[in-house]
Amino acid sequence: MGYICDFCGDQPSLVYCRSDAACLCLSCDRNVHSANALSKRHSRTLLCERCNSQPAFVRCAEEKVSLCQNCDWMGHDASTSNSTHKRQTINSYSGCPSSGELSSIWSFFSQPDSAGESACEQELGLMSISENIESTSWDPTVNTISHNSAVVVEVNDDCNVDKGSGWTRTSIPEHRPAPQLLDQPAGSTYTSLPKFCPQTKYPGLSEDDLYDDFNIDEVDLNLENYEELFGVTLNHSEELLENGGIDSLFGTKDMSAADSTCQGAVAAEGSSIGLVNAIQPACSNAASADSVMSNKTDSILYFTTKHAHSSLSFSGLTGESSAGDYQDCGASSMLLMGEPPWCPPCTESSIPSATRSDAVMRYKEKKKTRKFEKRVRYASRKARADVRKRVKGRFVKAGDAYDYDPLNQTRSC
DNA sequence: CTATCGCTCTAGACCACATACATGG
DNA sequence: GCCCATGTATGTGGTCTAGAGCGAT
Repeated sequence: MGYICDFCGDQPSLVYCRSDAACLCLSCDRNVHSANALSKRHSRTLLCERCNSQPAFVRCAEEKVSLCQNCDWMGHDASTSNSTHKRQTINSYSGCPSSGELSSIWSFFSQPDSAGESACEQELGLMSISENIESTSWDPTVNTISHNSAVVVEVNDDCNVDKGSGWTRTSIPEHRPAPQLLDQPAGSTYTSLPKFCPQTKYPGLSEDDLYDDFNIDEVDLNLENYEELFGVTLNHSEELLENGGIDSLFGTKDMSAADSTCQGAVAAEGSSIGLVNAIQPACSNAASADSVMSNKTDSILYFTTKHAHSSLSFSGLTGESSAGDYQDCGASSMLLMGEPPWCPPCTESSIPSATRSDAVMRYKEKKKTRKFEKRVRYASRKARADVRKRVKGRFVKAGDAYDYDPLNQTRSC
């Protein structure tokens, strides 16, 4: 991974696709991610120019390099003179924006060597991947640019939709005044957060839609100023944890009580879920608290900050994780499931029980798939496994009878 | 209080085979 | 040191299963 495009193996890689765990050149990125609606939703960002293996999340204006969180921390540690370097957060995107469109969101982005790209594109042109994309505001094919490396919130919000180009860019709230951040380039400014205000409804947008398409997995925990962000000190949170553990955080494991936290969350809860709350669809997940409370195996929440060298952990997590570990881990289910403190009084009776139970089921299903998410080391092997025929889940020899074909969902016997 | 039953949940095994890696000439 | 051929180890996902855990009786 790194340096050379994982797909064509020819061109230098430029972007990183977290979903595929692959480094791709621009043309391969476009071709691969235009293959189908699902791949279009993959969130990509620039590749770290230092380690060439992690997605970049910040651009150092002084050094003119894109850096992943790890390399940023290493290179801009407070103990070094580089700590004053001005850095600019790098947006991520989905869909199939052209290099020109990418240039529009990354002011520093320049089109790669055109000759090389065209050569690659010519080669890939034989793949007959359709690029006829009709983009509608809620069509999964719509291109999306999101901020902070990855929260893809496809919301038909006037302030965020670039109607002209067919791809959209969405920003999540900038809670932390990122140190030394440059002004965002035109078109990629931190527009007001999508205003997930209580009860806000988007035209033609159901809560389920919001819930389903909210790419909650890929929220990067980038907490540099957690006190400001959460409005509570970490010490306080730790104290709560020590005194009452997870139960004290949420008051009770009882569902009804959990719902009540919708309005009056304890301070630590508010702090721990603050980041996500800001991007949670308004009161869309009555199931969230339910899922949290019914979760037998405590989910893990781990925050760490490079400045305070503090950590907040649940469930006895050791806290030995390296920066790279949590950089890539996404948000834990616990973190993501908390009921928003700003959530308006959502009484049980206000939600149809059928809808609620349905939402609970869907949520648990999603949580289940997320919980054991592992990092795929070899995308090629994954790709192969994804299309391999099986019998009762086991791979079968090519040509043998199978009972499951991932491609056709058919059975030969 | 202990034993048993039924249910749910989870970790690990299993499979084929492309590919990464190690070794020797 | 470099290249090539050969052999071995690894990793990939869906399903199944054994066993642990839990509540009810």
